Amino acid sequence: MRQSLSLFNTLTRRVEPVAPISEGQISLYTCGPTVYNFAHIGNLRTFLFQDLLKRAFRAAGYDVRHCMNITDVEDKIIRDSQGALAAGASNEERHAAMKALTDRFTTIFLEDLDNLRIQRADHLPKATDYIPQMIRLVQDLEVKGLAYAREGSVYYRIAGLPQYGCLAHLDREGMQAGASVDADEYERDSVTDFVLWKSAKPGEPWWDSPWGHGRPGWHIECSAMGMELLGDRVDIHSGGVDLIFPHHENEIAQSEGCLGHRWVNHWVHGEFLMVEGQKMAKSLGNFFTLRDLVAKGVDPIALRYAIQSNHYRKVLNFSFEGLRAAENSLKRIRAFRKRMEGEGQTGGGPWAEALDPKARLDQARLAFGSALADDLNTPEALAAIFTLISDLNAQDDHVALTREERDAVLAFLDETDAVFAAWPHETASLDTEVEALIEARRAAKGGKNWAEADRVRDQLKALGIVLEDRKDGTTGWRRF
RNA sequence: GGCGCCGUAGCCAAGUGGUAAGGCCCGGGACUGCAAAUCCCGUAUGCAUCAGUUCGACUCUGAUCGGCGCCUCCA
Repeated sequence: MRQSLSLFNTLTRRVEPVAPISEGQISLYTCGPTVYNFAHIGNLRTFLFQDLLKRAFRAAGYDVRHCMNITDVEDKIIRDSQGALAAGASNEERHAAMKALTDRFTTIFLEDLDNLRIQRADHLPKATDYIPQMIRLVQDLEVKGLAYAREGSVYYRIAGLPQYGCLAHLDREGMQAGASVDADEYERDSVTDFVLWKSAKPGEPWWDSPWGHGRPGWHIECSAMGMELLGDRVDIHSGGVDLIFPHHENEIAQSEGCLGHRWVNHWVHGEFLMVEGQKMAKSLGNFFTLRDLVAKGVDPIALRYAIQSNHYRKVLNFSFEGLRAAENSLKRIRAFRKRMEGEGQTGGGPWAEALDPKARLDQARLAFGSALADDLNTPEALAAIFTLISDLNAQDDHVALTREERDAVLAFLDETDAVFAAWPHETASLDTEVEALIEARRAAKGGKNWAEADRVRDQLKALGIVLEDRKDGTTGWRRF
């Protein structure tokens, strides 16, 4: 049973159903990191949004093919990697220095993704592995009259593509007014033409090309890798809002100029993140990487939840207060999961407001799915979970849910966790040591030795375990 | 100058032309040896302001105030 999902499409600026090109399949291209430094939480918000996007489609029954590029050749990478080299260093040495930097930060980036439970893309192409494809694409654009060479560089002639500006909704005059002169540039026919291939300057690593020594431009790699790995027609392409212009606009120009038809159907963009009400900036001291937060004792999954409990198209104001709220919200969901994993208490008796747990569950499942299907409305999806928790907690207090009903609830929690990845089933069993402590406390309580009982409870708390005494005399526990 | 977004309770945040989801925090109560968890009750006659359209607007229109983004590298 596959559910149709709708997403805001930047091309049309409307929420539209995503109609897969291939039945039951979604091809997804997401712009990945430029690996020259640590990712900050703003970057990570975008990757979390894309993870949500992918998980939502998978949960809805689609087979998603996801490609995320790793940009490992770019001006800042060159700037940060070549400093230690002598002026006379060989091209091989320059490439090696660049690779050392990008390998290091690629590894770190992937670790960050793992810590945030962001699923790996099916394809993680490095730009430097696709130089021949990029060169061919530029050549193709040259043949079609959409590109021209100047002094070893190649530029895209945007005057040759009528739809240029369709994504950012800019007209040529608007662009001219805002265009600034890049001192780095050579002679272009129009100031708004952008570079496809950059000729190498002294001290820069280079590849051989029909135009001489050089490297790919900033935008060509996504077009080349996207078309190579996902094909001539792609369902969804996403990134942060800042990529709408010029990056994605230029990708459209490159790919559609080459293909002669629509390349991507749905363009989806995630909003920015602010910190404590201000734009994140190193100078303001509010610039955080995931590592910075972990060093402050923040659980990456709390960050994940805090970010995903807000709508992806709204500016998110990151704050430590918000993080605390996220942690407490997660506790409620996890405590409920733990309650459902255990057995119901006896002695409730009839209850006038009793409901049918199965029907209530179906209602929650429907609400959850509908919310996500409506432009990834995560706040509403979470509300569906919380209202279910409230209702079933009350129910279970009065009329204990059966084992079968509890298992059905757990299955639903698994389904929702497949999207949010924040309240997984805890497979860890109690260590014998912990079991012994709980038994010791039980004995102390039996002898009304409250001091000893409290001491043992504190000891378990230090191990990250909270106890919950039940009416029937047994003791439950959970991690916090 | 051009294009666009946002302003809902202490904080976060959904939402609809027909009378304000959810989470966190806070207060009262129940349960408990004490806790924890849970439950019950309470917490915006009002959704920036002012006009207008309408039987009816937080939801549509206009204006105003305030915050933000893009037009240049940036998630």
